[in-house]
Amino acid sequence: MSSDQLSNTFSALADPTRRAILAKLTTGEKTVSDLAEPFDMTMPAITKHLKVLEKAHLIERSKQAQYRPCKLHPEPLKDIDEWMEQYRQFFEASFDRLDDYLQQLQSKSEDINGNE
Amino acid sequence: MSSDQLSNTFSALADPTRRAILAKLTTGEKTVSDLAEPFDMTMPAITKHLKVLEKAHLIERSKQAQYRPCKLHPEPLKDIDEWMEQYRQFFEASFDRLDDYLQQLQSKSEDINGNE
DNA sequence: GCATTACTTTACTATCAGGTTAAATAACCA
DNA sequence: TGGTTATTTAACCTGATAGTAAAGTAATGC
Repeated sequence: MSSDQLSNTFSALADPTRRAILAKLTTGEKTVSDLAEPFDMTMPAITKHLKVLEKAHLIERSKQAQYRPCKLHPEPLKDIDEWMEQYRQFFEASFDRLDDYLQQLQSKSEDINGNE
Repeated sequence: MSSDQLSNTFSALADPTRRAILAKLTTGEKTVSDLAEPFDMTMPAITKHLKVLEKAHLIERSKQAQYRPCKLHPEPLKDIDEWMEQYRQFFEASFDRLDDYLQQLQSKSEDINGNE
């Protein structure tokens, strides 16, 4: 179940360790040890997290000597951003405020001009 | 583990049934039966999904006679949108194209001027 | 060739997630 | 009061997740 791409992406992001890994990758390619360094966790745990991120296509891996560097592959985040679009009108404060503002203007001009 | 708010929100969204429930709530308050209707799933399963959404503060519930209507509470989506901000530069096509364009300009000027 | 470094795989454990059926609760309505 | 409708709770099953320790692989470099 929940094997669709969007579910996979959300699921991969639902873990603070994995989000921290992605954040670290915004500064460029990193080795597994680089990524593991801040966490109080064994290497196999990190390997697993990387597998989850890879399966969700949020990272790409390569080989350089004995290293297997990771780099950010942000496209799935774009899909989330697009999914979010349908909700943006419900949570965007600036939009709400603009809307309120426009409605205020509207009612003021009605007061002044006596429009219907 | 992963008890932080953002993880909770991502986790709640990592299920197509729950995303469909949220989508349906964009058109207004709905009863549990309304929400359950499109799914090939028993009521207890829906109750559980609603509990997950409620725990993630993505919905709010009330009481009206024997109904317990649900309404969208989109604020946590705003948090995701804000989290996304740090990645937007990596996936926004317009930015990428601008970046490509600047790099092209750069390499052209290198060709012409013989810069290192 | 052999130790070291950098990982991954395997096997195992514990907990959580998503579903079920059956029973419980709670408000309406005749 | 007692039946019907709406929803939840309880108990259970199954499979996935997140971690571990220990062994395996693979490239580097003396």
